Amino acid sequence: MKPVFITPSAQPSARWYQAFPDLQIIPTVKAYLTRVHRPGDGCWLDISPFDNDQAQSAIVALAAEDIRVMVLSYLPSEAEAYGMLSSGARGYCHAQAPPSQLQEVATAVMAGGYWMPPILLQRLVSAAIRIDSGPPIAIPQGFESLTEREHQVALEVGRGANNREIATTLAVSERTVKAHLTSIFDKLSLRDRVQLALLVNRLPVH
Amino acid sequence: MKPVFITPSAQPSARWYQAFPDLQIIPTVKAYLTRVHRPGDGCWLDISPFDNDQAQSAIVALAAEDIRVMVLSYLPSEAEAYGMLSSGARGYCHAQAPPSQLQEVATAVMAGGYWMPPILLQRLVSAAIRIDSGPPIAIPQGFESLTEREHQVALEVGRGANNREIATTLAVSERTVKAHLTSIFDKLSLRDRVQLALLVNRLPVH
DNA sequence: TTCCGACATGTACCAAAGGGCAATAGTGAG
DNA sequence: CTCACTATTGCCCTTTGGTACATGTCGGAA
Repeated sequence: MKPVFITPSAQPSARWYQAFPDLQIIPTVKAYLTRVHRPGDGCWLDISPFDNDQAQSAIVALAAEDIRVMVLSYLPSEAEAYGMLSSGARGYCHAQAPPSQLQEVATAVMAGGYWMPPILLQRLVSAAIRIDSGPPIAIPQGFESLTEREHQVALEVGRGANNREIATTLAVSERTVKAHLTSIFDKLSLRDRVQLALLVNRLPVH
Repeated sequence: MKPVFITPSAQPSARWYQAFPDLQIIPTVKAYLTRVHRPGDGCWLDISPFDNDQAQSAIVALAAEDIRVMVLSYLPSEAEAYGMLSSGARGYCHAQAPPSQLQEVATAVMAGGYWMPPILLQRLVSAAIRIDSGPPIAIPQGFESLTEREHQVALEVGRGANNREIATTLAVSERTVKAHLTSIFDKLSLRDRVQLALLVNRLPVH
């Protein structure tokens, strides 16, 4: 699949062509969305013609279609990066980044990952740590009290499996799965599998 | 280059082998570091034998050699993820993640990117940007097709509420809640409330 | 050997979830 | 005004989920 760049510029950067000789230019987001595209596709978005709000709207619209958006900025900044990423962008880099870096970004993002300048990620993480360090996170107490089998069942529930599927996966009867679940609910003081699924994924429950 | 897993376990997860049939096992970090390795190499680190500090020291030691560390945790948590990433890890995922996800992580990281569960990145960005504050629910793909009421029901399910509770919260009958749920499942192609709960929280479903 | 915990299952039973059918109502576009 | 969509709810039925009570195996600790 050809790399797609959404940019109004008739004369796109030479670096882009160096990175992706077969790239395709689309002038607007609207044109891109009316064109053939599928969930999981990736696209580059040149945000230079937009202000911050317009850019974020564009990303949201693309992300809604499950398009992986890689943002190209001519004036990258930390604040801008956070804005773009929080709107759903998966990549953020300088529009004039070296071709090899552009290729890196594309590879990482198309593999399901994210890409941002390393320094940014570092700052992001340390910021989050500062913010997070105060309030103690509700840690799933007692998870280690589960037996191996119960642990396996819990993980399956955390992925959305129903009893029949778990039984098949673990090669036991549905009755056995139920027994493990009852034991898990008891040990972790949970009400039902929905709460378990959330807990397994470290999410707050009601 | 063969994928390297640093783990003391003599019987590593079958999923790892499914993802990387030619993987290599190294029992300790020390053994890895005395072995041939080059800057830019990647390695998987099973942190189950370590406590938090030991794990971070190990990552720092590896990162100092410019090794790209991908952390495998059997009990992933937000706090742990931040700790590992801030120590220099480039990837962080569940040790029992599906093989396809492990491959994704490897591809993203070896391309110079980072990989962490989408929900984490989202929260990370939110935290940094200080938009966080409580229920930061911007909704994933497909949710725009939901009506306002369906949206409310979906959010409640995402917090682990059962039908009775949702009915009380929204001041309608349980039957109405069920009707909304049926409509939601239909629109989003979901099977049951567990899958909905996961989707609302941007987690992968089965 | 005996006792215990983890694991596995069966029969029942009750509760919750999910859905088909149908009716009533409000709202906004054409 | 009519049509489409949404919201709400009742009746009723099926499928799942979750528990209670019991039985049986197996391996390790006392």
